[in-house]
Amino acid sequence: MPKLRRVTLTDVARRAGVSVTTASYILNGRSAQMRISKDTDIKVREAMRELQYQPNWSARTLRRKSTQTIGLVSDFIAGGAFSSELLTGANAAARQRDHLLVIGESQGDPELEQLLVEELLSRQVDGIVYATRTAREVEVPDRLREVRTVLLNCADARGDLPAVLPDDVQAGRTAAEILIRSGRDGTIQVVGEDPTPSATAGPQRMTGIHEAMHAAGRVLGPTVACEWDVVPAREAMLGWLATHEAPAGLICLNDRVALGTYQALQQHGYAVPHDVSVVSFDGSEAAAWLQPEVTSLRLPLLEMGERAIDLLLGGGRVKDMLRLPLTVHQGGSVA
Amino acid sequence: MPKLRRVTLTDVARRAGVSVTTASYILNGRSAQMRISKDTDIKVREAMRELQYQPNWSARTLRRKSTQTIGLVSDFIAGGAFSSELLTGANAAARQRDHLLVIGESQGDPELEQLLVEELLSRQVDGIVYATRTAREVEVPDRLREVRTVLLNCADARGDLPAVLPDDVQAGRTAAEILIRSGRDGTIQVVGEDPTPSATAGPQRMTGIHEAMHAAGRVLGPTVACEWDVVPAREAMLGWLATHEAPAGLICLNDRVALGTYQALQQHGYAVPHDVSVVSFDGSEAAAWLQPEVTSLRLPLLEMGERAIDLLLGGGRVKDMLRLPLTVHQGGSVA
DNA sequence: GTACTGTGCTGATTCGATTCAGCATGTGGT
DNA sequence: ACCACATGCTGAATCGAATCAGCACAGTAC
Repeated sequence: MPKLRRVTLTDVARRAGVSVTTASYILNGRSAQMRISKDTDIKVREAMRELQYQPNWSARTLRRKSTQTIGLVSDFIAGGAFSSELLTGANAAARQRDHLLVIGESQGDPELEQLLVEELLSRQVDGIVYATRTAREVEVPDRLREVRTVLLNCADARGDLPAVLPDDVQAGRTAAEILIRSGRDGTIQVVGEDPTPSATAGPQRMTGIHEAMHAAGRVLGPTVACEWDVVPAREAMLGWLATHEAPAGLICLNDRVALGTYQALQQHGYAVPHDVSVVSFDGSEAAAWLQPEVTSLRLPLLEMGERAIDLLLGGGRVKDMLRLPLTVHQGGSVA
Repeated sequence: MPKLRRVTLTDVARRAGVSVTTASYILNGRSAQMRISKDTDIKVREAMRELQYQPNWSARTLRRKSTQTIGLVSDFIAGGAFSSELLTGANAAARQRDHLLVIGESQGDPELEQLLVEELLSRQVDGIVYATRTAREVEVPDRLREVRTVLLNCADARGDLPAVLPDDVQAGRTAAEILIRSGRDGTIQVVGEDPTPSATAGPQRMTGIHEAMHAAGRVLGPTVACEWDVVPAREAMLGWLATHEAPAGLICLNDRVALGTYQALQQHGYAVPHDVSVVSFDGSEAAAWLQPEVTSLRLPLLEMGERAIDLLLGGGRVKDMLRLPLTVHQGGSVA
């Protein structure tokens, strides 16, 4: 296989019998503006096709200063299918605007994060999306304040950078309302409140829950605290049930907590939804695995990814903060 | 905010009182080879630091012809946390070799896939990793045969391209052996065989299972067929148990199938592992959610991602086909 | 015939780093 | 005093496209 020299614009120009300048104008669709005749335009385009010309991307960006590339830095890109859905959304939106995504994963290491940001910037990405696996407040590397940046699934501690987040307060309200409206009168309790939350999802969902309860003139039962995962939730719930009756309604602060809760309820012989109604958050795959499927408030992850890119490229103004609603994913877990 | 001109190598050189050439040599760590004095070296490095110099990446690659960038095309990057772990591995390995990953997700659309490949190539990526969510044989876009390409989690139908895959045959063998060695004598059955597999994982795991059974002089019981997901597995298994006793050992072809199987067993009052021993494949998060945790053969996804990059950059030869072993993730599901 | 306007194109420079070929200077040998 | 050789550095060309300033020519206006 003879390693041919790449075809350059000069080759195209020579072949079409015009100057490189002319070829360049045509390449960039400025023929009208530059008063290039129809004939020449066609000739050059043909030459490009014949030679299979591909513009050299480095040369182009060296002059243009725009790389048609967006950097995405995240703490974890693999995280229970979560952040990868953010990625999918962002990627699709980027493509629609003729951009590609370059990704960096910091594994939660601030030093690596700093390094990745520098590296992305040195590649002159057109902007950076700074994403986190779990919704929280973040202190971003200073450099990000000097360039186009949008936060995804997190908020700037200083409140300066535009951000896209799920509307967890609203979701909390909705979750509680679902149970309230189900008509049962018994106690409603929450499973999963974290005593020392670094994430914002928990507290915000709690706020919403309290609001809805208050509005309905009802009082929330005691909360069962645990880490947001299956095993901790199961154990916490088993602990609770060892000394208490199950309440009429349970709000699990995410789907993994719901999974553990289901297991505990089952061990104690309670049936969902007959004995206990359950609602949950996230709307992950796991929600559909339960029997009966748990009614869960689905995070609009795909859409969040998309909107972040839109903000970034569409000129989101500083301090824009987009809160996207969670949607109800109906299961059979509410009586 | 005064928009300052970017710091270039010329600025650094001027500040250090040397030529751009010298600065460039130092930047590229060739001081020794180029006989640059210790003093000068230090002076220039200091200037770089003081000015916060960042090499312009486009300019650099324009000359060097290497973009230090790898393209990754995948059908689905978000897929049950799976492929995103491949991504994490690939990303980490790329970083270690001073490369970044540009990603493209085709959503399974061959036309989009073609387009993405072209786009990545026009950006002169140093190579392309072609990944799939589920292990299978693929027909790749022709252009990939002309450039450095490594397949990840899939195999070239023509057998020409280097590939990294899980060793599912070996895993099948191991899974069966675990049950055989557990000492129980009853029947062993498989759950999840797909009648029309597009993926290779199923058939290969079956091959391994048959091999091990045969070697042990035992015969596999009838297979319960179903799609590889929780609900289909649950229903298939419920169907089976409606008319049969549960076997002594069950091999679930993946963790989601195991989840559904557990549910069915439980409904029929069988206890794991007391009545039935269960082994499974994938070693996903879901395996750890079961009670008791299911013993599962873990896909080395992270490592696969890493090895793909290593092959790509380290000069994997055509026809290299790396089969990485699955490791046993011990649960409590085997008596 | 001169002035003016519009049309269609091009030469030369630029972006920022890499790299080849070479130029001073010093040092040692004879 | 002359050559050989090492040391330490630099000027200028180069990568491929984008772009500014301007040139030649044709047509119209007076």
